[in-house]
Amino acid sequence: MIILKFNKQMFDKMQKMLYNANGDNMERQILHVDVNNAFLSWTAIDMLKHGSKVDIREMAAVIGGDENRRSGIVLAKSQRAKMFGISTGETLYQARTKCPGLRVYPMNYKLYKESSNKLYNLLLHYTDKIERFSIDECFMDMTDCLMGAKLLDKAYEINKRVKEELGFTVNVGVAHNKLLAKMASDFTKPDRVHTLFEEEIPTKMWVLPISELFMLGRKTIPKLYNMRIKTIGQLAKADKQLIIKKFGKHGLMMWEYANGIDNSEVQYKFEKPKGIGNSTTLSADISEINKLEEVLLTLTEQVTFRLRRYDLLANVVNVQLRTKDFEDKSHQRKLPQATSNTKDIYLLAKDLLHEMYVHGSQIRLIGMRVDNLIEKDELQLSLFSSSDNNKQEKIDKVVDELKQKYGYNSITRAGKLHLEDKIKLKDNF
DNA sequence: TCTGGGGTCCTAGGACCC
DNA sequence: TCTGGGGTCCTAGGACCC
Repeated sequence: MIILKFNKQMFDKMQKMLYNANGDNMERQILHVDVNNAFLSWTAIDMLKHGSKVDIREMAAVIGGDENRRSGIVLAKSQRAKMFGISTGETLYQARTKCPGLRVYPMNYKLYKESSNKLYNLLLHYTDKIERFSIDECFMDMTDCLMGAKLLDKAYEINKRVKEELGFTVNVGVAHNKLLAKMASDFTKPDRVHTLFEEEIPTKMWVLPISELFMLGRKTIPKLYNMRIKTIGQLAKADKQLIIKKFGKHGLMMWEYANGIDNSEVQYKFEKPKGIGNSTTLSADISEINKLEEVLLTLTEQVTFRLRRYDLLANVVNVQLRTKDFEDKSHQRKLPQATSNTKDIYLLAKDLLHEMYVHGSQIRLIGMRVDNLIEKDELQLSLFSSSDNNKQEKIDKVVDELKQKYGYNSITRAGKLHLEDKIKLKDNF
């Protein structure tokens, strides 16, 4: 047994040496940096900076939505709160039943964005091949910048520097591909460094329940359970073709992930979004279409403002409705021509709203988004582009400039001055 | 008990054309 | 008149992520 293992290691080593000699196929050196309880930690640091006597990381505390706006769910929790059995996504009501003295703090997007940038700037000292996977997670491709140093040592160094210089803790996952690095950073928290190399897959990953595997969600897990697949290891050893037959493309991906296979690159170049949307849960259900139209106009203004800031044009407009019974509906339609005009996009969105809205139904949420975005300069000048379009474009431009200069709410349409539902702009600028 | 908001990618079915 | 199959585009909706 021991001899077999030794031979396997020899074989692996020889293979690696061969790859290195080729230059290509060299093992990639990947880190995944994950901020522990990001929203809560960043809030705690900000409070301490402003003279707070307590560190909410040491208490049962959560960051939560606004219950008055009917969005009262847990968005982040402290370790102490976690010990009470509180989990992300559950209602604040539920959370309070589990922990009566729970402290709840509101969201602060601007602070999160700033804190995220600080982390990113620190990581830039190591490599510029950084993919900002979300506001609190980064992948780093360290392959070309180790200069003989050990990847694991760099991981510990990053973990230490973030703590000392920025005041919050991170988990660092160390591996040879993104999937394994991400799985590793998720092992035990907080403030830890974990490796997940190929030879560690059976002992560190295969023993975990399938719910721990990245990209396996609540709909897929019961289906796998029915196939008697409960651990990542069982999925890894399951018949590949059977999984593909049952789950299609997603099946191939989950089988490969279970086996630790992931050849995707760290996407470190800035990419413009493929779609932009805004949606809002209304503070009370609405069943009058003219009120829905007002909210829709506000949403459209915000979406098209962001669209124009990216110098993008939309080809498709999508409107979403959620009824009080949580039934979701969406309609979308292609625009006759790619545009970023508030007016053109709103008129189509309004049509979609009218064709979808069932008279008298109670609407809880309304959303709109634009998709199939293209660069502004990709638009081929159409024979139909009229002087009216140019005029509308100029109006939007003047409004945008005022908003950039004096703040988003400096200018509003007369039609929605009485709008009760104030919708927050998510981007700060 | 009361369930956010912003994304990406995929699938399935219908329309239309050759 | 009725029949087919394949390709592409469009739309509705679902699954998953943080």
